[in-house]
Amino acid sequence: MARHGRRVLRTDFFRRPAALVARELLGIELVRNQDGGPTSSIITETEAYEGPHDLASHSSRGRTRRTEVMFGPAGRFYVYLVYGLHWMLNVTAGEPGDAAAVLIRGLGAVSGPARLTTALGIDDSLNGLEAAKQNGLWFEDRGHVVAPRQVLRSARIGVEYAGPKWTRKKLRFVLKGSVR
DNA sequence: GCAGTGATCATA
DNA sequence: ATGATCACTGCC
Repeated sequence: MARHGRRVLRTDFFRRPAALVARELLGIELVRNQDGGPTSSIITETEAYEGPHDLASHSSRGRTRRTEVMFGPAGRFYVYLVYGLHWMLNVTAGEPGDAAAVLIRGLGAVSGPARLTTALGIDDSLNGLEAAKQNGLWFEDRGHVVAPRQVLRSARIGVEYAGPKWTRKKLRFVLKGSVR
């Protein structure tokens, strides 16, 4: 493999615990290919959502039409609308049935999960698609090394409904220097 | 601090 | 059919 090549992340990358996938997605390029050609940005913020035991995770509310993708194989986009306004981009993690996913919350200059999907033109037409298949949206490892001291861990945003235990869990990962 | 916004899901 | 909820943003 080329040291500075474009390595498209394969499904195996995602078939690991969500917190690990969330950590390792920092520094990875998110590539969007639309009519105007491909653009890419570095991932600077993520959050892990674990399986049904994680009360902040959609999968804790059971298997429904919306959460069906979470219960399936890893490495699929899970895209849903929140507050009737904002698309959220996730990628599924773990083994089938783990029902875990990672929310992509920040990209280079773009801060905020809804502003990110708006900027990239992401909606539910991508829901359920395999990231590794490069269906207009995928992840690439370009060899950008993120050292442990560059990573800030904190509580997840906007999940107070899950109660103190799951609200306080440090499942948010931020690339230092990307947040003001 | 909180309004806007509408799909989703539980309840009936 | 109805009502509560909501992994956010932007404005006050």
